[in-house]
Amino acid sequence: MYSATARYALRILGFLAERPGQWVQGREIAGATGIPANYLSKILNQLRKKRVVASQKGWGGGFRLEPAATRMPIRDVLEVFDGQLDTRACVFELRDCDADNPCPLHDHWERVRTEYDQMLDAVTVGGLRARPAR
Amino acid sequence: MYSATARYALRILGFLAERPGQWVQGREIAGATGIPANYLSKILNQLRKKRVVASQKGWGGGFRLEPAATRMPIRDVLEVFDGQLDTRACVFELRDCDADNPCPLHDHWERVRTEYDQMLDAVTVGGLRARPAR
DNA sequence: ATCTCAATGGATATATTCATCCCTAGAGTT
DNA sequence: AACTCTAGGGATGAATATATCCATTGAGAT
Repeated sequence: MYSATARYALRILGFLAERPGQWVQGREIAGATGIPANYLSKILNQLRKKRVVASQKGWGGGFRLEPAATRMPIRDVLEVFDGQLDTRACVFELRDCDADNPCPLHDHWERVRTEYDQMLDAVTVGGLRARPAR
Repeated sequence: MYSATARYALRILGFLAERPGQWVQGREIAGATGIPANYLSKILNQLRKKRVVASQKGWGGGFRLEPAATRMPIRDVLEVFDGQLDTRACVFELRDCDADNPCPLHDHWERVRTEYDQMLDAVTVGGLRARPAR
């Protein structure tokens, strides 16, 4: 449904969401999230290119959420790493699997998909903070 | 949520479910399902070891569903390839993420998981036949 | 017995994902 | 200007998943 990398990204953003406006070093994020530091930098770099985070080099630098990204649904984040999330695709990979001509899993899968889609749209990056805002 | 190999397995079983009691050659299954013949044989071999299918060598041989497997929930099939399906795991990989101490995605994910689990238990191998029984 | 057919199984190849290494660029400090 | 700090980026490595190849085994046909 989503890659390990995408899951990493959510963890990172959840951490950053707790420190709004503050530059946090990659090293610290890696330590707190348990994500390998080198790999983390690649992930954050992609998030930067999509304007989900901003970065600052040198002394006192680090990463922080872009304020505008706070209201971004996590769907957009996952798509950065996993591409278009086509959960609509038939599990059997039948060409024309739809309500009229359903594969044996169609109805079940549709229910899964509906809940999943709802999650992707309902949860925003800002909502990923592990602890509720004070 | 599941690997390509597991999805292949479902396709194969769906095809075999339409030909109960009949030996069907790997070559034919590969042709019908679009799965690479060599890879297909590996998949069927694993299914055989788990008594989901039976096989027969030589002239007139092939594969067929084990009659008893007809009532097997597809959960068992997917687990052959993907191991224990721990959808219960927290997306954030927090150690103690539960109803009392939920991560930001907990409730949403729980709904997805519930529907998914239901699918795994409700659909049986016999139920995978692409066309309804006559 | 011999032949042919089709699954079995081991070895190998390819692709993708995940992770590491190390050098460079840019920002603040002194 | 020299130094230190931290992100950026290219190249490489490791692990896993997917796919292919080929020799062997066992079964029926003759």
